[in-house]
Amino acid sequence: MNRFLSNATNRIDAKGRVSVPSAFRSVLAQRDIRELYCFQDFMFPAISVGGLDLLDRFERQIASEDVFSPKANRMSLLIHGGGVFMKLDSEGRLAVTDFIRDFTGITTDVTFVGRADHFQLWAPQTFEATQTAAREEFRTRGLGSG
Amino acid sequence: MNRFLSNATNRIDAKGRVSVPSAFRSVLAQRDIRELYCFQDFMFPAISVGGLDLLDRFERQIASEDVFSPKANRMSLLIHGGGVFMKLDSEGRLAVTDFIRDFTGITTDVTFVGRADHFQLWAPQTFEATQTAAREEFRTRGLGSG
DNA sequence: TGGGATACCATGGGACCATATGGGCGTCAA
DNA sequence: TTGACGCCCATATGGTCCCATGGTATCCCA
Repeated sequence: MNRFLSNATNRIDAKGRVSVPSAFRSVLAQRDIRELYCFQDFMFPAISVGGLDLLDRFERQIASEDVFSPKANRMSLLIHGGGVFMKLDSEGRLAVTDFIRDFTGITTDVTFVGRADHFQLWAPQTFEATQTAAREEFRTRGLGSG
Repeated sequence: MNRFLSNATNRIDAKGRVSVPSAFRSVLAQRDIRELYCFQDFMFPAISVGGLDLLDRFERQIASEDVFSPKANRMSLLIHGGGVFMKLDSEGRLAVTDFIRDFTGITTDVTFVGRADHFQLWAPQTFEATQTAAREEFRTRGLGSG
């Protein structure tokens, strides 16, 4: 499969590392993504992780705006100022830095959440609560309506 | 028959596997579904299982929304974050992971429920109770109400 | 029509392998 | 010099593949 799908929770070890789920790693390999672009998600308290194509897309979005527009400035502040590059170690783990911890509330465990063309890092309880709320929303209002 | 119909309850073995009913397997074969897309149902505490066409349908729905909209984000959280791909083993069994157990309450037995173009995994007691309640609902209010 | 053979299916378990996780050690930079 | 990070190896758990068993329905032939 070539999309990031499903969710899984892994433990952070004593060195502050966490294994990226095998399924996600093989998607990364398939897309030939070696350097990870990570940024603080716009919508949720989660870190979004993807390839350079993600950053490219955002930059094209900015380029389509007026350079001096507030919107373009806000976007750049988020995707550049709120983004970092990361690499996996030889075992497919990534370091959970304060950049990640502070924004997500992650402490001992990380929930990896597939989002098709990227995946996200969540604090387990936060993901649980947010997904449940989203489901409740859909259950009452349905997929199609507002 | 080319639709998923009826229900059946099978036992989970010591390794956490359960046989998919033969009738369902032949529908899968008939529809040439080899990789199963499973997601946490929006309506019931059940896992819905179908082919990639299911996921495609959902993704088209998302694509019709603004990429940055809260609604598109919530949908993706459910469809991508709440979905997995699974494969049957050579005997037509699937592994009942925590992803499935936690959401459905399944412990020792699984009830397979046909839903025409997909089927569902339920905890037997939950299915029993929900189906009974639905039947009661129809008897008193009919099909047409809410 | 009855009884045995047969095919299919749910279930069980052994062996093997991938993966998540833990920890040691060297290197480089603050 | 110490701490962060890279690379190496060890290990247990859990998942996958393969083969075995028992039960049941079906079929076929006497």
